[in-house]
Amino acid sequence: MNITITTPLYYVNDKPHLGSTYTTIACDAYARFHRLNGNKVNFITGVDEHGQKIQRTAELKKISPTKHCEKISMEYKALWKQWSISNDFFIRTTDSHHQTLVNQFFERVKASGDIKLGHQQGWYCVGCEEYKDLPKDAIKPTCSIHLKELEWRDEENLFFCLSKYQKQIESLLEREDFIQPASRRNEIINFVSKGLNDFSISRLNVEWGLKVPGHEGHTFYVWFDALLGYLSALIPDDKDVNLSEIEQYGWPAYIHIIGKDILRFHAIYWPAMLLSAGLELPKKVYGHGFLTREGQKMGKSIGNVLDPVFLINKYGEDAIRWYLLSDFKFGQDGDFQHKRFVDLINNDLANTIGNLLNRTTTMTRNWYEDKVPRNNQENPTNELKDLANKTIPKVVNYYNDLSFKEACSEILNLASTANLYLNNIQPWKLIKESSNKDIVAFHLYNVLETTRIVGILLKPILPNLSSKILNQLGYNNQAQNWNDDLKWGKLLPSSSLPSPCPILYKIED
RNA sequence: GUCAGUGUAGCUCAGCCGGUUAGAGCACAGCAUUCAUAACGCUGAGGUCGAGAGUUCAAGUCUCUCCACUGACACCA
Repeated sequence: MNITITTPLYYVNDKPHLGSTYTTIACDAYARFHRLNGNKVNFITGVDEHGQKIQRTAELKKISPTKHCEKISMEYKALWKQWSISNDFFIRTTDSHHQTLVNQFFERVKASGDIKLGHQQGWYCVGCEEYKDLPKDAIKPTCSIHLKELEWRDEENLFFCLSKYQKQIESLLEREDFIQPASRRNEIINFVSKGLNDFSISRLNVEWGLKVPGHEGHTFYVWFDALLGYLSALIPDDKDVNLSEIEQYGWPAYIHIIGKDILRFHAIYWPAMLLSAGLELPKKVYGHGFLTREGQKMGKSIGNVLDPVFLINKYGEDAIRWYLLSDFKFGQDGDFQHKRFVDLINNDLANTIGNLLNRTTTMTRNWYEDKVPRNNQENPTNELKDLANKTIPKVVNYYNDLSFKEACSEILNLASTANLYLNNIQPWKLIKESSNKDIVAFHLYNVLETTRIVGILLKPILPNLSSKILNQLGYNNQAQNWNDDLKWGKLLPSSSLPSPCPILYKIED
């Protein structure tokens, strides 16, 4: 199965922040999960580089928009690499393919009779890149988001006839799984039920944008341009752009994973545009929650933003990926609390999982010549095997539903149970009688194997830590498709165990 | 203002169709222990389940009212 997963195309107005990192990490985990299940994944991320806001930012910095975009885009690319993001595509809306595709798309929409010339007037926020619904005689209105004065504008724009698609969008929203989580679906249904208005897709006098063919002075509105990036991303560099071939490259998207703030664009405007252009609709749109910090909204004005570069340099990808995915329910908002972050990393990763690996391999190495022991028992009861076999399908289902928190909790439970198993069996006592060597081998094999399964199950969310675990278990022959790796008993007796070293050091502060 | 949602131990949250003494993880206190990353394990303390009323043999769990917070929309700026 061909699975196309997208992050939003991040706006390069400023350097990457933790919110976009959160989205991207989640998409990465999801993409890895589907690859491990044997699917062909197209994991798309990228950047949105056009618009007046960027033009103005560049002017302020006294550099060209091109230079500005180049710089920020490279920061994104570098950051994703640092975080082990496994994206297959990185689209920039300044890529030449993209302009061609936008033109083709525009022609299709025009041919459907969905483009009309209109007049847009109203109070405009450059920050939001949108008109605010305010009365004409408002005095010095400001944008509630950007806290900046709005500009009065009256200009000729091209409009997309969204209202034509009222019925089709309504029936799309009847599909229960199109918008997730369900709570946000209701909001969108509510919004649509009040009637959809046509929206403008071009701007006058914005230099930094894609030119609208046949309309001198018009550039495409950034949203129209940016959403189409999901399509142009899929087209290989060495192929000509041809929208009618887009389906052979992986369209429609299996899922768009986005922040809740841009749900409307993805769940209403975007499907309508695709309908107009005669293209398939994405299967699902998931609007995840926002991150706050110590109970406060993160913002530049408060000066409490968490910088992803700082975080990864100080704590490493495993720690942050684990915290973000294991402690926050994906659909809901999450509060980043430093103390909790430190506690959870130390407990879950260092103590529960790390120490399990460490104590088990140490015992095994000491008593069985640095090798995985042979399990000589005939058909003994094995509670760890039973639990592992119950845990695996649960975790797989949770991953499939983007329920990362629940998946993490199941994995952790398996590791804890293995720790408990050791405490109950007390192999360090049994081994004192040489006649117990076989039975101890059996127990240790069970724990090693459980630890291996923990390592395999962690692959989507913690690719780095997972491979450290598996290496220490001497398990180096992993398959691309994890179904085989998830079967009990894959750890081969006699494979040698390297001398252990902590897979993760505790956080001190 | 309209419509949703949330409100359960210090913190983050589970609690399905109502049913014995309300759960988990973390934090905290004590015990035990050495195979291990001062890790693991055990025990304990900690909640009138936002408030009030109602339905019921029985209510975090259903109904109503109110309070607080969050979101969408509207209004106002």
